[in-house]
Amino acid sequence: MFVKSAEKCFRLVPAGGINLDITLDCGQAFRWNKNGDGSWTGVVRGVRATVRNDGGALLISSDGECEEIFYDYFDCSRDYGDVMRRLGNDGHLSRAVSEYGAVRILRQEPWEALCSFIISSCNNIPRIKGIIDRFCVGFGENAGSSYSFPSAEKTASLTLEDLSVLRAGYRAEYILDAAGKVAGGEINLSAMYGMSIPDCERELMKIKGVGKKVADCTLLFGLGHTEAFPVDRHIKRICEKYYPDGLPECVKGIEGIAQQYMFQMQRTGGAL
DNA sequence: ACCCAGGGTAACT
DNA sequence: AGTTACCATGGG
Repeated sequence: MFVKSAEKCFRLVPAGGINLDITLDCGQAFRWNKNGDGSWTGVVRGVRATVRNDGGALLISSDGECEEIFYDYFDCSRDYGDVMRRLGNDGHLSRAVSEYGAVRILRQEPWEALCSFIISSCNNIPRIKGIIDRFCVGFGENAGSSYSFPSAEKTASLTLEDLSVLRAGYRAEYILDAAGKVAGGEINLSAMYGMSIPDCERELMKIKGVGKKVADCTLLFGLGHTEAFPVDRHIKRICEKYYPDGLPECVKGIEGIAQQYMFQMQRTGGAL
């Protein structure tokens, strides 16, 4: 098979800019790797792409005509100037915003986000990436130079023994349970675009290994529900310390974006 | 060798 | 309702 689709290059301008390094390496997506020249290579909806900063814009080279895919993926229509202005009304968040700029929430595919954050439980980011990489190489579809994220249908056809190559530990059975319920129609991820957060959470938590935190990550990173607010051990600590009486009014509707700034601060040892 | 990791579950008080 | 052991694995 020597047919290789033509490499296409195009430019996108995300409203309000983008901090590419942090956006692709802040623990929301796990299939991006940085190249020696500062660009990033990853796979989005089965399409491999290399992305670099070009001022406030993105320069993307990918296989085939798929500008729409990346325009959507980087949530280019959302004005992060607005977002950052709003978050800036809070003293702690304003420091994070001025330090990091536009940390965008990516619009990943719902199934990929669900599966990735099932794997994330009690795990560290480098190992999460390793498990996901073995999952894609082992069971994704080969499109020349890259592998797609395995579909729920494909995953549902696998066994625990098949998944042993992932070395995912106790999470393997959770992956199979999620795949069965999604592929079988018991859980309809697409329907969740138009559902409330509590209703979505209730549905997702029917899956073994999915609690509130993993459900909220799925909603935020996979379905674009920016009002979802995943609370992991770090965010919990930050909330207890800085927001004992609840989140500030200025984050209403974009709690998930605020959460990402908090997480990044905590991760890099910065003080809010 | 040791500690910890973007949790969840079940079995306890 | 709140605590605790346990889950499997390996990165740092």
